Amino acid sequence: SPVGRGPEVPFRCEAYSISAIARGKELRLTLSALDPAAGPPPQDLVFRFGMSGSFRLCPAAELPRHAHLRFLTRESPPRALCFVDPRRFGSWRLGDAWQAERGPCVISEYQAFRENVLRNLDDRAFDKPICEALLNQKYFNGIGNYLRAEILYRLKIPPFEKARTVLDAVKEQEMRKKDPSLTLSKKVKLRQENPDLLELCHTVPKEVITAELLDPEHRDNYAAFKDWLQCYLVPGMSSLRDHNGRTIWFQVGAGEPPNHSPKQGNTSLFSFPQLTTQVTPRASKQRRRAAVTPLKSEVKEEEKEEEADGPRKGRARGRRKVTAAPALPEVPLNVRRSCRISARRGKGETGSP
DNA sequence: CGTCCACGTCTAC
DNA sequence: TAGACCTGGACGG
Repeated sequence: SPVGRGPEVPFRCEAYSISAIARGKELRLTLSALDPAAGPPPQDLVFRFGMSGSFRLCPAAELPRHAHLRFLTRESPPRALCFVDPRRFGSWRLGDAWQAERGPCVISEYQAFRENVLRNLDDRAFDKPICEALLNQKYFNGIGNYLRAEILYRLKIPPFEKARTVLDAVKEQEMRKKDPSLTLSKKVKLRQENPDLLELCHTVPKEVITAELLDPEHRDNYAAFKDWLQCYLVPGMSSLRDHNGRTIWFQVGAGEPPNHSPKQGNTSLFSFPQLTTQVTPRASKQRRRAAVTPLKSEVKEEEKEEEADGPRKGRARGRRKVTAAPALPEVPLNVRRSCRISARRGKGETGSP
């Protein structure tokens, strides 16, 4: 679509396949002619998804709004593999190059990821709180806001502990795990039973992938995802803004307040102790199959440009000027959020301040 | 109707 | 360390 954040794709081919490979938060598609001798050379595209980007395979006759790039299948009726991105923070570029500043993938390049972190602990990136360092894609390519919360929660690491302190300890612990007096199986067992922070940066997102939990378009799947979350958005957990204005979710551990909490005196947390540690039990899990359809191997390229994003269902909205959130120095974010979220989930929740 | 919030980067004072 | 970039859903009046 004309408003999509990426270039036209200069690839004309009667019959081609699409393959994909991910590295952290980027995804590379390769368009390959089915007949390599007759067709054009392969075309690579690298995508980023921002907050709202996703791929969907849907009937070409009913394209979703904000389908900025479409690849049509040759089936009848045809379907379209769509890059859908309402907020348009996502983008794509031509070529096979991963973004240069991004580090190894926490999923597919685990050893390289781990070494990249542990070998560079003198980097000033690790002066920051661990919760902020975890969003640095130079070292944690693939970790985002919900994963950092889930990962720190599993180890009960206080989010505003200095990253280097936490990771120095990981390094030290790693040395002890290499004790030559231990058998290989003992080492494996030790590692599996006491995963460290970097291991969780690999296994926690892998849980989401393996269980096919992230398909927000599919209602039941999204419910399963929310049910998987142990900390992020969970009623009874606390939240604060980090130095970049992002919400970090965490459980206030027994005895370890977030010492260096970021902004203006977040002692608020502790003026409302009744809100800090309760975990509301949630509804029973209901496993559902994923809505993921295998990628068709024969695809025909998009042929029409749309003028915009397609018709709106309801009435059009007027442009709204972006307003900065008021600082609200004395209103504890965690309280406001927790209350609202609990209300949304219809769970009885902690009393008001 | 309006306000706040969201799975992420970017760049400009 | 703020904004900027965007749309839309949830909630409140």
